[in-house]
Amino acid sequence: MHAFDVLGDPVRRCLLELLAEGEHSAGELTAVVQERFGISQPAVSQHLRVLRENGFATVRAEGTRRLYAVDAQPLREVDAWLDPYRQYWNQRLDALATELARGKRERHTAAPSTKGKGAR
Amino acid sequence: MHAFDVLGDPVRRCLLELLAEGEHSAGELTAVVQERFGISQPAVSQHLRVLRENGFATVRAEGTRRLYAVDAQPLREVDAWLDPYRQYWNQRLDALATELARGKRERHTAAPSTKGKGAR
DNA sequence: TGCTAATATAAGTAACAGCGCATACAGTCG
DNA sequence: CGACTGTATGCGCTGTTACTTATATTAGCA
Repeated sequence: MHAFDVLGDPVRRCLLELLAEGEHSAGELTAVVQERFGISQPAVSQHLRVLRENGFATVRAEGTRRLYAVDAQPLREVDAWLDPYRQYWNQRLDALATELARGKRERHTAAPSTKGKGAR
Repeated sequence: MHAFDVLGDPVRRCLLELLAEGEHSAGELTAVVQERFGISQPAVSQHLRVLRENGFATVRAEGTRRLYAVDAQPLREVDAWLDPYRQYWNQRLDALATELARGKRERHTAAPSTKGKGAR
């Protein structure tokens, strides 16, 4: 299953957003999602399974609860997929020549560490 | 339609990857996709429509041909969505530790299928 | 003014993803 | 041990999505 397929579901995105804050038990996640989407516990559990099986989340058992945590690995792949388009970040929309020049410059400096934090 | 929904389809991703190189006519795009996925021209056209209607691509008519170009705006949103997870980019060692812990647990929890990557 | 090429739309269909329900499994507590 | 909570799984059902075939639209050309 491709990373974008996993992220294509709003429930799974919601789960990941919750996990972005940190570890949460399946119960907590289920509660929030149930309130927000009105779906059943098994439905949430299935989404958690998808996240697990595709490497988006890791699980740790604590007593009878299962604590989920985010694993950013697949998200890194998504980030990598976006790379070729970063050159359009500033370039595409505006007709302003000045902006265009700046975009070009950034494009040239694209080196190993392409992580776009600085682009903002 | 959410950006991730659009990107969830492999044909549309392929189209966007082609467009990342620069402008292409619908015919060129169709030819490549047809060869790679074995689908019909209307099918490709429909995917192009989805890209258009969701702001992933812009169209410019040139004679009887239609030239498509990428519009990175929605991809920027995707990039923004990834932001909260960037803090985990370098924490993969922790994740690995969690993974190992889970592996041990699984001996007990009877996980029948090896959850490598496949899953379909 | 028809004819052809390029592309888009329409209508119908088939496959798949996600849901609820019922239930199974694992750990904890009395 | 046995009851109880937390979580996962199996299975039909259903709505959505993407496909195919057929056709409409628009531009270029003889």
